[in-house]
Amino acid sequence: MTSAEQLKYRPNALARSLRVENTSTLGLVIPNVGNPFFTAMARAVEDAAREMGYSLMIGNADEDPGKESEYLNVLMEKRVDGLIVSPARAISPPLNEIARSGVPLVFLDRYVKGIEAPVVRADGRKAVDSLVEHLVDLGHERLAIISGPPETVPGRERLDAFLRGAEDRGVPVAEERVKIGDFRRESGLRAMRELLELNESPTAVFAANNLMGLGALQTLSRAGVKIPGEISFASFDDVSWFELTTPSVTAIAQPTAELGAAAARMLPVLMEGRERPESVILEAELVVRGSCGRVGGAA
Amino acid sequence: MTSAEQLKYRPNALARSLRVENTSTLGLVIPNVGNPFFTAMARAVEDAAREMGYSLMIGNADEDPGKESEYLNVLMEKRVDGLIVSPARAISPPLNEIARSGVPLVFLDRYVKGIEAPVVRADGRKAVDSLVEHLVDLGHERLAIISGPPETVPGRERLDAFLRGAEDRGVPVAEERVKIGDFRRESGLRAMRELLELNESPTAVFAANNLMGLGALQTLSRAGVKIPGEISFASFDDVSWFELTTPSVTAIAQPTAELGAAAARMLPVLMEGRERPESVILEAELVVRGSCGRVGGAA
DNA sequence: CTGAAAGCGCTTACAG
DNA sequence: CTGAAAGCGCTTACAG
Repeated sequence: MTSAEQLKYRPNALARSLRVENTSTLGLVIPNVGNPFFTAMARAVEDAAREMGYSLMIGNADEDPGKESEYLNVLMEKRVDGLIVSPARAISPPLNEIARSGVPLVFLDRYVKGIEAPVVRADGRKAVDSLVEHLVDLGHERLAIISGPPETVPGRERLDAFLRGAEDRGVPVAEERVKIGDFRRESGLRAMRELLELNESPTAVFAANNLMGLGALQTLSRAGVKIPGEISFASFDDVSWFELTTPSVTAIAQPTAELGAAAARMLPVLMEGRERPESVILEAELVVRGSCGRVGGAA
Repeated sequence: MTSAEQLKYRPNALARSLRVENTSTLGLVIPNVGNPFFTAMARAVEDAAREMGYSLMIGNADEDPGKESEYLNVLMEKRVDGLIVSPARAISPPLNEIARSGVPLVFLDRYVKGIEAPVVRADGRKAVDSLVEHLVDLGHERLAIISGPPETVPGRERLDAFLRGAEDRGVPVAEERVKIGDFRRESGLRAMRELLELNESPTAVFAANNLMGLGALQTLSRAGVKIPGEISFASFDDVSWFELTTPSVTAIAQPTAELGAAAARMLPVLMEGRERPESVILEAELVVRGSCGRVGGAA
């Protein structure tokens, strides 16, 4: 038995990192740990990181740019070798500094303009358009959307695709039926309540992410509204329990694990610094289940 | 503008920590990030840590003792100031070393015997007993359980409470209706399938955690089994969508956020080393919804 | 091939 | 009060 084993010696990673000038640690900042989409993605990032010999430090911004900045600062001070971030909102001072400091950076799901870094995300436009088509085929004319913040790329993209798809098919979405949420459950719950109180309430509602979808479903459930008899409903993001509700929920699925893994694997190539990796844009996909029905149809 | 601002100077936390011999970082090792119970708890830990001026490094063991050990080693080498762990299974070599190294350690939810460290968890026995009573009141005699691993404390506790409650009320659980899962979805799915194939299939099934509950519900849904008409169902752990299914799911709720916060706040007092903090045991609570019905009753 | 020294970037105790 | 020096625990380049 060596003395190291005897004394339960553990090398001090702090000292080592200080000397070799790398930490074998990657940083990941996500907007919301309460969102299964991001935790699933974090898991995939973590798995890929482990495979490549890196540990992962995760920061949860809670959709709050202030918290996000704090985490970015901490991760930089802890000298992570690379950073994956899904920015809550717009550009922030630390993000700016990171970009110009040359620390390897990749955006995941969300990104901000004006910073040159590869992006890994799913393009939801086609899938949203397919959803609108599906709804129009079922005879819906009074469409509504519970949108995410338009200042985020996915928020803006899903909103635009929905509005445009409806417009193109001759059933433009009235302004009062466009509700802007913040990607969190509460906002979906409230938005759905407002939609139900409209004089001309919608016959079909699309929630632009899973959490707002959950909130919207809670409102519908509490109000005793029949799906799809009285209102058809669909949500962006697929979650395992969408197939368990009655009826099961029509949703748009993102290739979550692939996104996380792709982002993680991009970091080492960024570190080597020889080639600029290309952005990776995958497709989201409409999964038709039972929550959208013919307009005015029976439950 | 100082030169530090100009050059976007960032203090090197590695160097600082090496010198001051603390990292202002706490470590948390959870058995499964795919489990909303643990992510909710992680969130609470993180919030409390932030409030006290600590960052948090999270490790996900994936119910795998090997991964858990890896993470414990990494966290120790990175010299976290304290450690919260929810061990996947039994005692492991790194856990042992940590305990005798004097690094502040608290167990959260799960714990292992033979290591002296305070425990923060919810006691599920009363709630499970209330559930059995509820089921017996509804006339059920063929009860089944999808249990977690009996070598974990919560797994063993819930199993024992269920078996004992049934026995005490004169409706002992037949051995073939005791299925042992691993707290993951797949195992719940499989266990429920096996239960349905029994000659004398159960009239009421209890899943010992949320993920196995989800899996069990998926099997029931795919098999077209009516709840509670054909089978009554309840699950340990409450999750937000249990109230959205039709019928909504009777479940046992844990005070998740309180548990996480209590564990985090215990660490600084452990560090000061003056007092040994007491373990914190909170109560889980039965939330009766619609998924358990009178035996043989209509859907 | 082996072993002593230098240095990573901080903080703190100490000399001036 | 200010400023130079020592030292945290490693790794690596270098002298012997």
